[in-house]
Amino acid sequence: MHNLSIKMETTPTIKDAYSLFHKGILALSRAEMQGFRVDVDYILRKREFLQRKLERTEIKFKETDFYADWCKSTKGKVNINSSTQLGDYLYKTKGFTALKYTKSNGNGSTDDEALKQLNIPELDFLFEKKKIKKTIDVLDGFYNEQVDGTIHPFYNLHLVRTFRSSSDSPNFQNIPKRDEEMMTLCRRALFPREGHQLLEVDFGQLEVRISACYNKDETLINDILHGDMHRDMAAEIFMLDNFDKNNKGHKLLRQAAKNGFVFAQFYGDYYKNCAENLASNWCQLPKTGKWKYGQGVVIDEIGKPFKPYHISDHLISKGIKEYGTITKTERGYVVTGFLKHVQDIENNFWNVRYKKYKQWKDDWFAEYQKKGFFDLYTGFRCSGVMKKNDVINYPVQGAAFHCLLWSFIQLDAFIIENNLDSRIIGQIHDSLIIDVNPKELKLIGETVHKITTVDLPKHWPWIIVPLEIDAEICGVDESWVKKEKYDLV
DNA sequence: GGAACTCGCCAC
DNA sequence: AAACGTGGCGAGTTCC
Repeated sequence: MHNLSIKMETTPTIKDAYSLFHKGILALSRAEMQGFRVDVDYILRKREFLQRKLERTEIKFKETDFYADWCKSTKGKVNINSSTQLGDYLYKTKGFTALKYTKSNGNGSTDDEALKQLNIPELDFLFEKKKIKKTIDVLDGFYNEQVDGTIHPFYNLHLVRTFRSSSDSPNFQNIPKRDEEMMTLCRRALFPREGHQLLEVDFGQLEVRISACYNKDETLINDILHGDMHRDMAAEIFMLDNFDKNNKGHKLLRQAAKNGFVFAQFYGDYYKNCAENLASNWCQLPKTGKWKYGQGVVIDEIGKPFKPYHISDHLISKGIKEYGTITKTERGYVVTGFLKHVQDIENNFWNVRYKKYKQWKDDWFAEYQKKGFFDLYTGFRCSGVMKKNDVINYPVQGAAFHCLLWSFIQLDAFIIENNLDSRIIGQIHDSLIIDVNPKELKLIGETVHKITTVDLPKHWPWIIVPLEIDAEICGVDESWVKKEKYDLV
C-alpha cells in the first residue's frame, strides 16, 4: 500500500503524457513559425557548382571500360542511377559474389559498403556522384521550402512509434554532419537572424543515462559518471594492455569499440554482426583465411615511423590469428577465431559487467509478454506486437526525447514570459538549436543549464542519474558551420 | 499516370 | 529462439 501511494505520486500517467505533448506541440509550432534563415544566393550558387561537378563526374564514369561493358551487356539501356541495374550487372552478368544481401528481397546489396569490397576502382566515380547528389538534394530541399529566405521545418509528435518526434519539409533532423565536406556545404546555407548567433545545446550520452534509469545497473551508472566504457571495451576487444588515450591508433580503436560494439549491443545487436563490423569496417581485416602480418589499420606509430604496426600484427601476437567461423553441430554452435573472441566479450559484457541491465531486459520483456503493453517512465503506453529489441529500446528512446521536449517547453515559456528576443528554432532528439541575441546569451545559457540539469530531474524523480549538457556556439551573423565549445555556466 | 514498394543514405 | 532501435526523402521499379 505504502509503495503504491508513492508510485502514484511520482509516476507520470497517460494524462501527464498527453499534457507533455499538448504543450510540446504548441512550443514546437512556435519554432516552426519562427523558422531558420537560409542564404538563398549561396544555395543557388553552390547548387550550380555542384550540378556541374555532378555532370563532370558522370562523364568520367561514362568514359570507363567498366561502363562500356555494362552497356554492352544490356544492349545500351543503362541508367547509372539505378542500383537495381548495377546489382543485376555485377551479381548476375559478371558473377561477382555478393558480400551482403538486402533485407526484404535478399538481393545482392549495392550499398557503398558492399560495393567497396568488390575493389572496382571505376565505382569510385559513382560513390562521388552519389555524395554530390545527396548534397544537392539537401540544398534543393532548403530552397524549395524557403519563404522569403526562411525555412520552416515541421516537427511531428504523432508519427513515431516510440513517442519521439520526426521532422519534414525539410527534415531538419538529418542534415549532414559527420562528413566534413557535406557538412560544410549544407550548413553554410543556414544562418541566425541578423545580429544573432546560433547556440546548440546537447544532452551528453542521454539514451545511455535514461536506460540506466530503467535498469538501475550500478556498474553502468558508475561507468557513466566516472569511467570510460568505450575505452574499456576497446582494451578488451583489441587486447590492449596499456591503452594510451593520446595514441592516434588507440583513439581509433576506442571509436570502433564505441560504434561497432557498445552502442550496437545496447540496441540489441549480437556478436556476429559486431565482429563483422569491427573486422571489416573498422580494421579492414579479411573475413576468410589466416590474418597476415601487416594487414588492417595501423594502430601504433610510436618509435617506428618506417615500420608501421598493424592491428593484425597485434591480434596475431595475442593468439587471434583469423576471423574465424561459426559451425552448426548436433551439440550447438562452434565458434572460432575473432568471432569467438567477440562472443566471449559479449557474454562477459551482459553476464558479468552489466548483469543487472541484462536482468532488467529479461524482466521488462517478460512483463510485456504477460500484459501486452508497457508504459514509459513519462506516462506513454506502447502496445501491440513487438520484438524483444523493440520492447527494450522504445522506453529508452521515447523517454530520452521527452527530456529534451520538456526542456524545450520550459525554455520556450521562459523566453516568452521574459519578452526575450532569442528563439528556439530547431530540435534534433537530444539537442536544441537556439537563435540567440548576443545580449541574452549568458541568460539563455544559464537558464538552459538550470532547466536541464536541475529542474528536469526534480520534475521527474525517476531520473536517478545526473544529466549532462554541452553547448556549442557560432559567431554573430555566421552560418552553422563553425562552432566553438561554449560553457553555459 | 499514380500508388505502393524497395533500396540506399542522412540524422539521432 | 533470435539477432541494430527511430525517422524522411529521392530514385527506380512494378503493378493497376
